[in-house]
Amino acid sequence: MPELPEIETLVRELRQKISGFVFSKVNVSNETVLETSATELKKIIPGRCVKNVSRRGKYLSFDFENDYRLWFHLGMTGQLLLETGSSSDVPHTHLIFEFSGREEKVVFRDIRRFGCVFLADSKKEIPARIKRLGPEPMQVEPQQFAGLLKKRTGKIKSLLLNQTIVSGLGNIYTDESLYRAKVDPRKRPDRIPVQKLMHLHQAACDVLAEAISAGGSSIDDYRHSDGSYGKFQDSHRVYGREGRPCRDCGRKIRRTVISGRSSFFCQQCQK
DNA sequence: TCTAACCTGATC
DNA sequence: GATCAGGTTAGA
Repeated sequence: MPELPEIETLVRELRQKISGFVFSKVNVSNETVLETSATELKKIIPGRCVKNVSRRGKYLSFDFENDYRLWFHLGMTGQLLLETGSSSDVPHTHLIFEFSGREEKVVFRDIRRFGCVFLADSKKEIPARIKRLGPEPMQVEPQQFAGLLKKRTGKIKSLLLNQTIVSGLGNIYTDESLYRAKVDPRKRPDRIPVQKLMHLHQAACDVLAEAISAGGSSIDDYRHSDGSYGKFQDSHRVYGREGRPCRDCGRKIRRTVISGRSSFFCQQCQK
C-alpha cells in the first residue's frame, strides 16, 4: 500500500493530532512485526512525549526528546490508526499505544505483516534501514536525480523502485511518473536523454504533490489515521487501468511485469 | 541485477 | 486451485 504520499498524509495528520501526547503503555499482541523486543519497547515507551511526527522515505517516526525515535514501516497492508473504541478485537491488530489522560490510542494493524516497528536512539546511531535510503525525490536537484539514474544499468522502473537510489516511490507513483514524463518503464537510463530524466524528476514531484493533496491512494488497505479513504486513486492515469483508454491518445493501457511487479503504461505515449 | 521468499486475503 | 496485491531483502 503505502508509498511516500500515503505516509506523508499520515505524518501530517498524526503530527496535528498527537503532538504533545505522552505514552502511558503499549500492548503487544504480535511480536513478529517488532524489530525491537517487546521488553525494550515496554521499558522505553511509557512516559515519552511525542515531540513531532516525521517521515523518511516510506518510514514514519514518532520523535521523542534526545533524538529517540519510534519508527514504523507499513509494508503492503499496514495501517496506523487513531482510535477510541476497543481496537484489540479487530483481526491483525499487533500493537496498541495508549496515552496519559487521553482516550485516543494509536493502533498498528497489518494483515500481511510485511511492516515493521523499531526504536532507535538516533543520536547514537541512524538505523541501517534508514541510513541506506536514497534522497527524497522532492529534495533532490533534477540534475542530481538524473545523475543517480544515469550511472546505473537496469530498467528505469526498477531503478525508481530501488529505495537506495531515491526513496519514497512505489509501484503506483513510478508508473504515474513515467507516464507523465512519457518514458517507457522498460527503458534503460543510459538510453534516455538527461533532459528527459530531469523531466521525469519534475513529473515525479508533481505526482507526489498532487497525491499528497488528495490524501494518498486508497486501493485496498490504505486508510487515513481516522479510517477514511484517500482520493488520489481516482486520478491515476495508468496504474490499474489495463485495457482502458489512455487519457492522451486513446490507445489501450498495457500491463507488463518488471521486477516482478505489474507495470502499467501507454506504448504509444511512452517511448 | 534479478528472483524468490516473506504473509494473508480476494478474486478468478 | 492458481494468481494477484501500494514492499523489502537475502541469495543466486
